[in-house]
Amino acid sequence: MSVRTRFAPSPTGFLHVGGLRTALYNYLLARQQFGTYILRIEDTDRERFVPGAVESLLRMFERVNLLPDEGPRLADGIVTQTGDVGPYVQSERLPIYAEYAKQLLGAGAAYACFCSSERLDGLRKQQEIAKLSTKYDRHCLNLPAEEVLRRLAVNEPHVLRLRVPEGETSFRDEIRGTITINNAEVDDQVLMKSDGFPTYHMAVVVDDHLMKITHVIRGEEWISSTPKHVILYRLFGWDAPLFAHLPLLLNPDKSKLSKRQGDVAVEDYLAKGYLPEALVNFVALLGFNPKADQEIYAIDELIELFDLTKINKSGAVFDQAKLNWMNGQYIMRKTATELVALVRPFLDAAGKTVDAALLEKICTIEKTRMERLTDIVAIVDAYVSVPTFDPAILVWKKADAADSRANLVGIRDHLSTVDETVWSEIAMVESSIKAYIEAKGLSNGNVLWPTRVALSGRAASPSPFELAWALGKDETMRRLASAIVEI
RNA sequence: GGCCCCAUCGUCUAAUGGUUAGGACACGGGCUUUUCAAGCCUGUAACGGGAGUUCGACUCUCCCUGGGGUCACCA
Repeated sequence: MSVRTRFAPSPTGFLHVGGLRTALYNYLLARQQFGTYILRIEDTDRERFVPGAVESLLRMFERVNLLPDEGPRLADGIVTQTGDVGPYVQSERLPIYAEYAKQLLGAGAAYACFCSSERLDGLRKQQEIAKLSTKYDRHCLNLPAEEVLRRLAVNEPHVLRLRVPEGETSFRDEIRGTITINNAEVDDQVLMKSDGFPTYHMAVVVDDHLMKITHVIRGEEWISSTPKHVILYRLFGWDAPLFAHLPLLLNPDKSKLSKRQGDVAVEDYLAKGYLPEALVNFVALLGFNPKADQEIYAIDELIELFDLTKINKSGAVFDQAKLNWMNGQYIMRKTATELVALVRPFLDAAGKTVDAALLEKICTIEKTRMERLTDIVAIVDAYVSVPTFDPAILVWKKADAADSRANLVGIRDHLSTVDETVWSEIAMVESSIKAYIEAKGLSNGNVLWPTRVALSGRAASPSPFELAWALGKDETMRRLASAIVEI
């Protein structure tokens, strides 16, 4: 049997980083086993309907390179669906759920409930006060059959509830082992709502079965409702898929990762200048680690090394500092040309125009200093226009103003005689300057420090060789001259 | 509160009865060096507690404690 996994989000309009990890693990397993990775939209709550949510979700999957094999996809901006077991949007599957609901009803495995939400609320309150577990009291299960038929006949609003059988339910979780719960703890869950829509519990079981899902990989928050699903599989006479409940992603205070304590949407991270690959790499390692001593993994390595049984059981704090480091690693590994393309949208958004050739040079010499793509916005300023700075920083700690000034004059005079072709390579600029220093019997610090500051306007920056190379001869001479006046 | 899940450095984790408890981020020191970054070397830092089982427990069992999740006509 070939592996079929699925990611089944509700279309809230954004992709949570926890959802990204869930989708990723589903994807990894499917790829590794040469199986199929499916996307299904769980939009059975009409009150939560967000227009355009599926489109933006798909666009996000496109950016993180996790597009599904089956399910909704974007073609020229229009949502279409591919696959043999569709539709993949639950709101388009209503007749299917109705049919299976009828089957359950006929078998006595489910029953109609006419209770008002007021009565249910009251019941819950009473149970809370009495410190009992809050469960439906089966009031409508005891209604006379004739009465039920009569009320159904006049279309009285009602829901369909699962009649939880006596006994115990246990299931094997690939990550945690066997989990058992007494059915007495399981509520007579609503399966079909009064508006004719199924609840999650009904839809997920019917769809996973019909879509031949072999592995249900989802968040830990679903563990407590899994017994309901297992009971349903049994009532339908179906084999349940394998379950794997992923540990939660946590805030620094160990609570469930929430918007309140920082960004949770993948979109937010991309907007802040994190690379999709870095985010995927980072999130992959939250709860799982393929090798003991490696941090950076290409997607193909993750596919190869992924192992459900190696996933951790305890929740993982989402550590921004480590994400920053990882993102920096990915930025460093980009070529300057790649980086230019990645960084461009951020410059555009900031309203900054930079010459393409100059930007590529800036990326070349600054990429080891960048943690996020947005860093480029501040970096670029010093190259595009002559920065203003306190002339005092032109003076090296081991020298004085007069010495620094003399060395600036010296280097300016030297460079003015140097042919412009020297500026074609960093190494050539470097050897020219170093040769000058040596010929004059000067020391590196006395010359290099003021030169570097004159070119960058910063106490900390790339080397003067790199700066001169990036700036070009004209601008280099201009900045040196200006610094000589200032000091 | 009931039920369920979980428990190694501050954080992400390795270890599957025998290790000086390893790696990574962060933090500190050093090397390199004109500065910063990168890189390299290095330091501080963990098995929640108590009983067992065993020649021997981070590893197995139980209890306690702590943390988390879940208790909707939301997913």
